Amino acid sequence: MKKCLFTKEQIEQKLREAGVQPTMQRMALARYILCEADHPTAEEIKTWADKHLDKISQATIYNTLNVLVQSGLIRAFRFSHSDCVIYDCNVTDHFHFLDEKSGRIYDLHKDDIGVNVELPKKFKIKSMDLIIKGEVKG
Amino acid sequence: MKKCLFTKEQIEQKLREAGVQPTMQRMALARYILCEADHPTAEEIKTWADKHLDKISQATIYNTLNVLVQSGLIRAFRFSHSDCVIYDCNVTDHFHFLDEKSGRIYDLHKDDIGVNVELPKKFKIKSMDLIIKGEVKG
DNA sequence: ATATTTGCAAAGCCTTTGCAGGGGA
DNA sequence: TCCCCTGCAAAGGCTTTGCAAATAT
Repeated sequence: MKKCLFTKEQIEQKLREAGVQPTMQRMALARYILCEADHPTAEEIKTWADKHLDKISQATIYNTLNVLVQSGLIRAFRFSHSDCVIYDCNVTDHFHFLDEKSGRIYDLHKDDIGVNVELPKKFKIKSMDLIIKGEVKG
Repeated sequence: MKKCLFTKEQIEQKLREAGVQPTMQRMALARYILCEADHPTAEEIKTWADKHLDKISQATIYNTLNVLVQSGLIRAFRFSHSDCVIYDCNVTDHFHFLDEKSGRIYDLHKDDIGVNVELPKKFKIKSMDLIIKGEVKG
């Protein structure tokens, strides 16, 4: 499922709106994550960048990812099963399904899942991370 | 809330039953995690061990924790907010509440939470990790 | 006697940081 | 001009590993 939702100009504008100076590296990585990648790790992003960009350092990858996360354009999280951070272009409230065979991560829309939490009143809920693990047939 | 559920003899038997040779270090750490600690990190376990045990190396801590996890006596997981692994003496199905102020983790019993997942049939669910983040008043 | 386990130190992985050079506003 | 960004290399945090000495069965 290719996403390819945004033109370069739209990416540039998104960066500006987020208060991030739209440098070449940032636009390229943002576009990759928002339009092409599927829950990539920093390593996958570096691999892609080495293939498609002129030259970019590991440090810039990490710096850029942190900038994008802090600006709210993407999200970062890590799963128990993995040592590294995974970046997600979906910044809406949603959950994840991990196919333990392939390692692939699927987004789950909140509407597909009913979570009813009943806790003593002193627990004030701000957010939830739900990761469902299993297998995808077919 | 002190737990202190098991005598040394019981810990030893648990290790044996799990197929783990009950050495001094393993018994001590297992007892600490099962009876005293509250979702400790490896670092906290090391700190405790340095205070209460004769001498134990970092490597033995990690090796022992891995042995205990693999034998099923404890569980390991990591939260998105933290860089390190957290060990849990509760090996039953349950969820977690993270108090973002204090960093403390509370166990949530499955009965307190209703999770209804409706997914296409090709998704075979094996397990779920649910982490609720928020704040605990009082 | 033989197989495990421990301790030490060194290495590993992923990520961050310091600093000098370069590019955009 | 001036500030921010990039790249390099080195360091950082957490965890694992190799190997010899110690321990358990």
